[in-house]
Amino acid sequence: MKEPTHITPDLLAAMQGVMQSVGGKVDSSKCPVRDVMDHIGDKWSSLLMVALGSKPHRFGELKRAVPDISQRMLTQTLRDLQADGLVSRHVFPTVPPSVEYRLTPMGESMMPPLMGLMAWAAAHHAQIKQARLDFAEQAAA
Amino acid sequence: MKEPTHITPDLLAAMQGVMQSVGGKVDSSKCPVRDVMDHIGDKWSSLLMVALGSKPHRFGELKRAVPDISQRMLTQTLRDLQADGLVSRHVFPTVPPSVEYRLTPMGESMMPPLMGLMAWAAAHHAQIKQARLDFAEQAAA
DNA sequence: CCGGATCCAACACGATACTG
DNA sequence: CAGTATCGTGTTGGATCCGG
Repeated sequence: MKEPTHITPDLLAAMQGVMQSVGGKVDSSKCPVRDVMDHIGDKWSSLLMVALGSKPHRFGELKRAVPDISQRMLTQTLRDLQADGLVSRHVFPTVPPSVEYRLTPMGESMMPPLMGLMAWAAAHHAQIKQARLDFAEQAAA
Repeated sequence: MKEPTHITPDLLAAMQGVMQSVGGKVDSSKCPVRDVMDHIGDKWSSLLMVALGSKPHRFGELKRAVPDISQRMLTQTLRDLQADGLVSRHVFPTVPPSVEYRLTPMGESMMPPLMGLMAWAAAHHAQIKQARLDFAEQAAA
């Protein structure tokens, strides 16, 4: 997990307004953007966050909620989210065993901005697809 | 942040729609979330969007703004963003040639939700790093 | 200054089989 | 039910050289 990307003065200036509105402090030694975006930008994290945002899910429920995820990636993505403190895992020693996953408070705090971006994606999906078609056609000229 | 944000009914409604489009079809091109998130979730798109959000940049400026990006990925990511209609490319026939990239109106419309997520990332970066340390230490037991 | 073309290592991801 | 283990592969992305 290497990411030496720094916030250059350029990007820093762009982030100023953001940081102000949040009241946070800029840590220029690392790049928070990539450190977090690389995780939520992987293939399944955001979808699992959305699923868990509606209600806690058991392992099998998640698998049914996101049908085309492989069991391997479901396990791995859940462990990553848990390591980041976004999801908590609760084992019930029943027979057969059942495990429940739910968002932590920090995980819940991520939902509004995440859903904001997803709403944008859903709203502009058609326009983006059209832009891709136009671009491909223009490239053929 | 300080105040644990709760999920509003609006958010829940939005998530319902999202999950419908996720679970129904296996065709990933029809899932707005993945189709768009897979693009902005790649290694450099979001950083370039932030850089271009502050002001138009020339190719070399972008390279200096994001020092760790390779020339190959800068070219490729810019072309993808252009294909999606998020960035426009303007060539000035000077000698030597100069090329300016700037956000399209759709690209600008993406900035608020994108910056919202980045603000969250910046605000919670320290907490996430600590959670990863705790998780690793606990796993060693 | 801007970018294309090629080669190659790393890894994310899927499929499958096995366990407690 | 809830995972782990192993293998194979398509894709990502960095390094480098070349061209207009």
